[in-house]
Amino acid sequence: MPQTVQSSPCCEISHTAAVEDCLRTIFKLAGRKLPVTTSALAEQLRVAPPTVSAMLKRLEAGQLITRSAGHEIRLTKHGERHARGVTRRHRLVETFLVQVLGLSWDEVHEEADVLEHAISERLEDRIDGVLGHPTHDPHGDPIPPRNGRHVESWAAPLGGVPAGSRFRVERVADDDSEALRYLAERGITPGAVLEVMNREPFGGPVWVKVGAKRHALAPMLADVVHGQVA
Amino acid sequence: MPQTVQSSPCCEISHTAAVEDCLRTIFKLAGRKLPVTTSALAEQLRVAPPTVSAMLKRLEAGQLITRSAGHEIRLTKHGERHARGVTRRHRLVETFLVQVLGLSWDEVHEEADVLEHAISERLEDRIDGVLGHPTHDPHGDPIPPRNGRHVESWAAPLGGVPAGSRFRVERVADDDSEALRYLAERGITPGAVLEVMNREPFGGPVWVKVGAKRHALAPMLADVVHGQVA
DNA sequence: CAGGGTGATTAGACCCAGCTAATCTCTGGT
DNA sequence: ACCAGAGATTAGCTGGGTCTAATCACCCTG
Repeated sequence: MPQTVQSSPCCEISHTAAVEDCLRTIFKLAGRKLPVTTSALAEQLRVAPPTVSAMLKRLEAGQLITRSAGHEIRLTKHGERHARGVTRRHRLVETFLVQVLGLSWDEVHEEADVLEHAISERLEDRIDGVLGHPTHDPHGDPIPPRNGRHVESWAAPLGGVPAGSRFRVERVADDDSEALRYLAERGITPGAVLEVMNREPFGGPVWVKVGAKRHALAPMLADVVHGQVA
Repeated sequence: MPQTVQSSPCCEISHTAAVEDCLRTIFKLAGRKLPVTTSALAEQLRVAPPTVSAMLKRLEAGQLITRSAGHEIRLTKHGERHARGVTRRHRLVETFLVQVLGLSWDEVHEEADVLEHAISERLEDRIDGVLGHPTHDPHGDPIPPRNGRHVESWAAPLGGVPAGSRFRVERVADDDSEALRYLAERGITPGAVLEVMNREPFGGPVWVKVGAKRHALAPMLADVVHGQVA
């Protein structure tokens, strides 16, 4: 049997790494209000669609998701609890790797992808304690509390902000290492305040000013940076 | 496929957690000069003997072990390199968990058993650096260097020391949490110096003095404590 | 030398997790 | 109304890792 990763005294499905990955990804897509489909999951998880089909069947059998008639995928209470747990560990680990081990924010995602399945509850608590119970990870993603309410709010993307606004960066999607490095080099990290100059037409870049410097951000980049007009 | 844990550009076998566990255990038994047999491995790994048989076949096919006529199991150069790597990560993680996350020495073994398969080379180096390149883990086990010579020396067990000696604890086998807790409560940890009083006959306890206090150690315990007559 | 016992392996089964190729289903356009 | 195409699923395969039950091999004893 592929090693079970968490011993949870709740439902009849073994919580392998693959299962946890899938739950976290469903949670992530749903949190961004993106459609949760087989193909979207397959792409995110970098596996073929049939692999996801099989996994979803297991998750459904294990009462972790439901699929209504319109094949809409939703986490059950149980499923969401687990997904939040995995997400919590993922983000705690990311924070830990940056703050304690000095990795850079573009390196931590893939490490956390593995470690999130390997840390026990005890360790999760220790890490949380050592970090002083952080509320956000280095990308600005909120860390779900062990118990209690959690909202996965994504503020507006930089791409849609009118020219002339001041924009406060809250959150940067952590999917792409290259992008993160590029953005960090230009000072675009959570907490930074930008001036949005103008957007070139025909899918052109967005001009922003960070401090004294101006940068032309590709639309793809402008869409991963989220925050509030300040 | 059960997730491959390390991408190693060397041989034709996938380095899954089970493979790494097996290699580390062979290394451990060999290091203690114990016979490396299918049944010994099965016991250590807590799996059934046929599972080990199948694993050994794969390891042999992957050139990680050899089996001579007398079914003597030996690590190849490659195999030993990997085994040392896993052992290094295991012991680094144990040290890290104690020194940085404040776990106690009896808690870290099982955590490290999982984490050793989940940390990348980059992380291994960071941990090593943060700890200041430690040479021994909390149980006194030497941490194999990334490159270079390594000896897995086990000094004499306390059980065999003549009465009246002063005994300096170097190393305590980390297999049994209960035992570790018991010993630590009595001040018997690496670096401690004991006075060996006498041994009761008929498999009775060994009397030792730690500081001002006397303790009667069961033979089983006396055998996991290793060190030098001082 | 025969028998018994121990330790290792083989046989046969199961589950998870991945793949490709084929099929099914549904929706939209002409 | 039909057909094309997209997306999902099924079918069928591979392989790791686990188990139990049965068998094999070998050694020691009587």
